Amino acid sequence: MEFVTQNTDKEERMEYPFQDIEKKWQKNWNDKKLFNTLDATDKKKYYVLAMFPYPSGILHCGHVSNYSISDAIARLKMMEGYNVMQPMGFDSFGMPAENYAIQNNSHPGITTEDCITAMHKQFDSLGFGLDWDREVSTCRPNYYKWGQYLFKKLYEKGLVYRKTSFQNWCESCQTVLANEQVENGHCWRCDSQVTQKELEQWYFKITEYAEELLDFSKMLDWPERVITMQKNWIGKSFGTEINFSLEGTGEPVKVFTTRPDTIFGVTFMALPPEHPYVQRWLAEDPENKALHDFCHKVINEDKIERTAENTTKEGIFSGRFCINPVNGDRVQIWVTNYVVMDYGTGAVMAVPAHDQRDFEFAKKYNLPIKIVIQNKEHDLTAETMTAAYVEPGFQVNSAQFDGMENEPAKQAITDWMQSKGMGRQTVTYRLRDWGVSRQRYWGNPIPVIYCDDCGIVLVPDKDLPVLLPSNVQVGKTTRNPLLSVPEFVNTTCPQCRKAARRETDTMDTFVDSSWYFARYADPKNDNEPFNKDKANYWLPVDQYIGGIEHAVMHLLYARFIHKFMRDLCWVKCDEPFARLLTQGMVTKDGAKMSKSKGNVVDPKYIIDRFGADTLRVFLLFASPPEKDSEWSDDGVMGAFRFLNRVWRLIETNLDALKRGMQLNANIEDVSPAMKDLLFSSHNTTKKWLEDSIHRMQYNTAIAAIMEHLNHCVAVKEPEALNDADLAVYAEACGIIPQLLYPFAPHIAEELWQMLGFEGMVHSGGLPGYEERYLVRDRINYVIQINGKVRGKMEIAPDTAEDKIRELALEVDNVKKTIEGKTIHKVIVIPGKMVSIAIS
RNA sequence: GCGAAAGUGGCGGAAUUGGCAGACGCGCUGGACUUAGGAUCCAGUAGGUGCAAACCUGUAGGGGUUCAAGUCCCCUCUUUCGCACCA
Repeated sequence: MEFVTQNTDKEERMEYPFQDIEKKWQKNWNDKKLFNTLDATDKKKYYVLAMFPYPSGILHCGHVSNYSISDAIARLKMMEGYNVMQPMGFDSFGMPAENYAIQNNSHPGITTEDCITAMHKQFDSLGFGLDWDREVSTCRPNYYKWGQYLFKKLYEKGLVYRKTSFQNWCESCQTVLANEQVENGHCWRCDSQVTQKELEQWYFKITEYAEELLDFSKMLDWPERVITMQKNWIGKSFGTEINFSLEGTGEPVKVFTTRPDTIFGVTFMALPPEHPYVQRWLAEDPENKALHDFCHKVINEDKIERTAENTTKEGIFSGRFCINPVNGDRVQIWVTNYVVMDYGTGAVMAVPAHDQRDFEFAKKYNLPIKIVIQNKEHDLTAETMTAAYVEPGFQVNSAQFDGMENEPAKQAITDWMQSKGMGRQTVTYRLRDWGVSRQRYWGNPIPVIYCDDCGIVLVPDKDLPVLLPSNVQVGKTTRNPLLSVPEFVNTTCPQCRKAARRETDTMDTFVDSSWYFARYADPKNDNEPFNKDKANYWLPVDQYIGGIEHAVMHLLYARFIHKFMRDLCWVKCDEPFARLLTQGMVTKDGAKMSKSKGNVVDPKYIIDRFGADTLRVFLLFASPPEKDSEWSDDGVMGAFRFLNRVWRLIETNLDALKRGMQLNANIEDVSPAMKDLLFSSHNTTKKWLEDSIHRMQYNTAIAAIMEHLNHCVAVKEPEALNDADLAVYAEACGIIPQLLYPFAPHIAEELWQMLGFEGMVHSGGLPGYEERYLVRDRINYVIQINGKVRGKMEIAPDTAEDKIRELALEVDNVKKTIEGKTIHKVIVIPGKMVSIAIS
């Protein structure tokens, strides 16, 4: 179903005037600078941040959903009296802008600014409480200057280095990708196949922080899922480094193993073709064609393909041997495709009896299998095994360790080797350093100059930022675009003044987004990245909100850079994001909205026809924030009907309500029906507080308002109520604007004003409830017999337990059911139920 | 393969601590009002049997603990996500 465009006949349709209301309050908030937050260091702060968008030009429903959540939180915190900051900006460097510019023969700088303007307008039309005075856009020189400064600081602290190696290469994006940015062998952004290419590039030593990045204790509330993903990614494993030595030269060959207990079972050594020793043997032995061919083949194989699990293990005997330090065994060295150079020490001691990969390899090439861990039955034999034995067992063929259980033997053997200088206990991580060079134009230039005499020279602070030139012919070449700008490339060496060249790679855009949350604290600072006091007032972000797709990449990089900034004493806290909410995406027809699937809903359409409040209520009501939610045109109508019902309730009864608010209810005079409504007011408020503030489950908070609204609407002819009843009624309707405010702020402000309350809704504080109104005269008890509901009764709350038991057995249907049966047990759950067990 | 999360009406979802399963919304059915609307109001809506009272079945499937299980335990299946020759 498609919505027809603008309906002008509002009166007749009895729709509330959402357009006027939304425009009015957006202007009002703006005029009052309600969301332009001051750095009021004497006030308790609350920093709400939703991940900033890439300026694609249109906000889609996923964005709206995301920012509706953060705005709800921000407004709730405003009601609570916090000094709330909710900034917004744009992650505006990156490939899409560059590609778009190539296609349309324009310039990414221009298209990006146009997109930002367009999106800014859309943000305004949604009425989010954003502090635009703090806007940050990563492609603007006043921002990226400090990214370059940060790069220099990292370099000065020895956390940046250059390395040539095989890199993940995306042909379609024409650039290198970090390991985190490769998903199942495909590019995280464009999904095309990733290949390997040898390149020299810049790395950040994120591995220096690996240990600290594993400490999640400073996170108050991070989803376990995200923590697990990061832990897996960092991949810490404890083990032992063992020094084998090359036969002949005696040079060390270090291996890393998590199974030192199997050291006596080593029957060969496995090295990757990239291993320096292998490379040396190739050079020394140009005649060994078989070895050359094999190494050449494996090195040029796709790395992703090569490390896939189902790839067959292959190898070739190198002709060399090494010596096992524990027993002097002479061990063949094989060059294989299943060992990778960049994990551990890049060398594996192969124990076919107790490692499945080694087992398969040994079977294929007829290498010996030596059992050193026996099972309980002691019936393992090398001849009869069909798979490696990896279960716990007892040491055999292991010299003085024979008979020990293998688990304690790990430590014993490691200790013994350590004392003999054969090895040492060590820790290895799966995490690799972060490759940050990108061979693209639309990114932050790396502030480095290459001088023939002086080598790598950093651009001096006074020359920052290295401005990204605008006269670049994008898309004219497959080479790095900045290479084609001579006036950019050619410069003079800051040290010796001779001609020199600039670095033409730009930084990964994840660098830009790794510190923006701190820049929001002081976005206009031209003298430093940000003022420390301001940053320390605002940081950490109290509530961060974003998609699960950033669980590893962005969130790990940002934590790393934040810790680095802490080590520079720029910030004090250890973690940038105290609480994290990973919101679900908005799907349509069960799939993520995307242009290619043709299932995109343009929020503008909904806002024009039903209003921003309706859209926000719909999105928040659809499901809990962290779950995906399915778009539904009918659901939007439901939200719209709800707001119309609220509007009608208050507008049509406005006189009575205003009168009722002046009255004091004497509880004695309130009729039973109105006592129920009084209960609803306080009970709803209680549930609303619990759901919205404590549980952050806005769908049920909204459901509670709807339920309460149904109770209010059920009151007919309120103007005819007596004073006590009218006072109760006025209170019941009067709390609705506050309850609605975080989710539908425009209509909430309008109703608040209509009802004659002072100031704006948030200044009224959080709504409160009184326990005394939650006490009921009569309580509903359910009577269960053998677990089935067989009766109900209404009794006074202070009824004694014996009496309750007695009454329950008197209920008609209960009497009938227990007739002629033996009662074993009667359990009373105070305030709830009576449970009877019969035979 | 390893790890994690999830599975509830026609649909989105609720049930917060083991205590009336299906709140709330959508959709649907019937009715009212009509200036015929994507409006409003009333009633109904898990499935089944029944005139009704009421009864039976039911939270992926199977077992268990308990007076009481969507919730706790064991097994199986399915889906989603993450990791995956990591030594």
